[in-house]
Amino acid sequence: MYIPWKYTDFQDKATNVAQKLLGMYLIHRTSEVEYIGKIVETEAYGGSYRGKIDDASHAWRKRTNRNEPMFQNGGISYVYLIYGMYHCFNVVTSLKDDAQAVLIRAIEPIQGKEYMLANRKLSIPDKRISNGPGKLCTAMNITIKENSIPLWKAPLFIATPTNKEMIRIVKGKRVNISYAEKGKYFPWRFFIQGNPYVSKG
DNA sequence: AATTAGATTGAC
DNA sequence: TCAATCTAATTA
Repeated sequence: MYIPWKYTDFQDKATNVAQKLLGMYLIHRTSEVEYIGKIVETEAYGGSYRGKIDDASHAWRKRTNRNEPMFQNGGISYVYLIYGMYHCFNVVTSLKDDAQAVLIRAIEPIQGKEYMLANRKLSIPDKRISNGPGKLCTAMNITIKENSIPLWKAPLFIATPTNKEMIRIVKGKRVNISYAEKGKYFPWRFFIQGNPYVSKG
């Protein structure tokens, strides 16, 4: 069982929401199945850290067609295609015109595992099914069609599991942003300590 | 109009 | 270590 997040739950700094999202459910209802993944790894983007602008954020320089969802009120999705082949799913946070978002980097499959396995073209169920931002999108069938839609109601939403257990949060530097001279040092990656589905990073 | 590079992944 | 694959963003 789970309780969907409210509209206002998303309207906070990305660094806060990124940590609140750990242990929460990401749910995608399709005509075939209801996918549920427990969020185990996140990264915050946008805003600033110790007076330094996050130059790793897509919204750093300017507002463009692609990053437009990041400038909207928190609570919608921001999905984009990376390297021409993979999708990345973000939760937009904060308020309108303050571009902040949380990249979901890994989930632990809770429901719809057989479908996830098929989507990933794997035969053996192990952590490789969803231990990366592109992998979880493939597993849960999240594509550009799910870009810029509300995340507090079906078909794609965040929910608090009623049986949520205690977790220990580990913080570190974000992955694959070495081009960002300032941002690469920000400790804005968060994951659940000991969870096997966390990406290699 | 042409070029560049990317919030990744999987194969070698 | 490196190719796949393609589009948004940048440069001319």
